[in-house]
Amino acid sequence: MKRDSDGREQRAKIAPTISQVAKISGVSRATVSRAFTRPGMLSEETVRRVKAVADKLGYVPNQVARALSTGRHGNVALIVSDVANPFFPPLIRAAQLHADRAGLCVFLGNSDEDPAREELLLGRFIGQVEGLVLASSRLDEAQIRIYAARRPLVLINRDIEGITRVLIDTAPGVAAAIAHLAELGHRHIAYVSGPTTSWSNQQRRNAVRKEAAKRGLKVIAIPARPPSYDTGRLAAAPIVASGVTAAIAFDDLVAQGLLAGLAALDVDVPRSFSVVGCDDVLGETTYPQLTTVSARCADAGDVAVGLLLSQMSGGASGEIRHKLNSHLVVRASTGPAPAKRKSR
Amino acid sequence: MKRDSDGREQRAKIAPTISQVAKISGVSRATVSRAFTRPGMLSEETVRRVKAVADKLGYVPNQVARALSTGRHGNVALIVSDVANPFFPPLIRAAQLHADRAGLCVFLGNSDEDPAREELLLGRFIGQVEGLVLASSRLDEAQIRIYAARRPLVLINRDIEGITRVLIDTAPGVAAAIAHLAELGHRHIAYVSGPTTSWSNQQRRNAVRKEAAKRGLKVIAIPARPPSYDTGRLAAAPIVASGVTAAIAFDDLVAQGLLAGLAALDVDVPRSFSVVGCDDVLGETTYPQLTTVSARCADAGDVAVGLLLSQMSGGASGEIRHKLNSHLVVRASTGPAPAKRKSR
DNA sequence: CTGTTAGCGCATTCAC
DNA sequence: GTGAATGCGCTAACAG
Repeated sequence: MKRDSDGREQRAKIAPTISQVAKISGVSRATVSRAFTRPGMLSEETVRRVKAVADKLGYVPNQVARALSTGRHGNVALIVSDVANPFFPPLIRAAQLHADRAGLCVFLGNSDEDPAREELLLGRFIGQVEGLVLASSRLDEAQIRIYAARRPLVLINRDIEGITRVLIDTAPGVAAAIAHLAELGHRHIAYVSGPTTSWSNQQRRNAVRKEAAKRGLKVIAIPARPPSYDTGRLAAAPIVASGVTAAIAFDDLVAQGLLAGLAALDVDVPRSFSVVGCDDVLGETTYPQLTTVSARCADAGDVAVGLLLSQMSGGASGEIRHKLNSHLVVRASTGPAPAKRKSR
Repeated sequence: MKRDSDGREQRAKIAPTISQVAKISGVSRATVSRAFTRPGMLSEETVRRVKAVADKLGYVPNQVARALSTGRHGNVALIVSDVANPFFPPLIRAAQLHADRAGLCVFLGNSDEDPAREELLLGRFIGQVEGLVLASSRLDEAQIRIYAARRPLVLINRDIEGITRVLIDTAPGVAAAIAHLAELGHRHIAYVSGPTTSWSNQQRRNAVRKEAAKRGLKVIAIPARPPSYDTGRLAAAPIVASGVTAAIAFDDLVAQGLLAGLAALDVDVPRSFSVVGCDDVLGETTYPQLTTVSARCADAGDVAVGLLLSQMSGGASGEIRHKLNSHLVVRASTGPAPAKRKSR
């Protein structure tokens, strides 16, 4: 086919091809190709000459053509449920870094917690990546399996049998948080819950229930959906109305909102109410500084890409379920239960 | 060339090609191609039959091959200086959204404020995108021009003549902030400065100087580099030591750190010291809530992609310098100058 | 070391 | 409406 107005190069001057370089430098196209891909195979002299011509012409190998020929292009995709949630940026950063070191480019997708959008993105990516990682996917298990059958795929915080996944196991940290609250004398606490379809939420909720039961604490659930500063803030009223003396939130953002909501209600933290977050992504930037469950989200991104790489290179065919540990970080938002009820 | 172990499809079963679909459905490859790209050109019957076969085989057009043939693939790149800086996530999100609506996939690059890394990323992206946007680029002007010559490119918060750019003009907001502080009786203030090579920093710094001069305020500069919560926190000591009564920070993150540093020094904000941030990306999540210059960072991402699109489609060849406005948002971190010096 | 020969998978002129 | 032929730009066998 002949295309006059070449779409390949948006600029006025169209990109020179390997053939032109070959002709001018008086060698074959194969030689030009080699000069760029395996210079070691050629005499230094030829390499130098070819590269000189290439430079002069402004030639640079067409990566699309190369990809078609080799079947490899080194692109992967990362889809997250909400770029703006502070949980993700560190994860994205770590994933990028690892991918970079491996020479890969990464497509980023933001599903905004919407399964339909997530699938749209997936559809667009799947055909042009060598692998992908889905962080906090909200997609059907069936859908995920379909894509996983086409390309190496690793999940973060989603537990689907047969698919490689890295799970941030917040159960230990959450259990420690409950223990911490119990020791401080709290007997009634609230769990401020996140997205129903979130694996993390289910896991945290269960961990709260289990440990609370073990220690004889009563726990109620108050939703904050979608998880955000605002929904956390709004949860403050029903929480104080419920009479609990402490709350553990789905994530740090919700906890931070809760802190603000409590302040607005003139509830003093930690003197008359204790708050625990989850993820440890806000660091010490809240006021008061947040006691939280550290979740190592950056590691998750790093590990996920590592797993993806090994899967892409054919290795590690067996099912992998990588768990990341968590622990409690005690800061200033938790304190002894206020002396009213049966708080000791 | 013959490749046995096909790299194109990492899974066991290699992807079916247009030829197989053609053979099985008893039509030519051209027809199969048309069934996917311009079904209107074919009889409904044929389209149906071809698609049925394709489905059964799990055929899906190879996007790389298609890209090589058409010269278009719909990929763009976005490079930011620090994903983890709260300024960027909203910008990224907005850029993504706009790109999505246009059917484009976006590569994300994170330079971590390092020009070398930025160039590495650029080199990897440039050959496989139709356009790119550089947010807060730290690259040489010369380098940027080279890449801009190869592909449509738009800059965010970087002012290079001849290259399309969107600039968040914080000068008005900063001026308003200075006016605000002046009205509150402050006479000596500090500017907590960011990256030397940052256009935003230069712009803010100049705006501070100019407006301060106009109102007869004295201003000193204290660095916080790289701009972060921690460097902001560390700036607290030199700032109080300097005797100023208010500070305006390069960005919200630095301001938040400063807030924490001041609290640690037992300096009460806003009673004995006032703090102003910039960008308004922390919203009301700081304590005390931050008075800041709202910078509409999400709009920047949206507009940048819009400009890129029009540039990619050949239009808008003229130089565009899009300015985004800013304004002061007064919250709780600013108050009357403490009554000691000549604060009235 | 280097040239020749064949495709990679698809989209697109033409004819029919 | 549909098929046959051609080429996108590059890489990889195979000779020499």
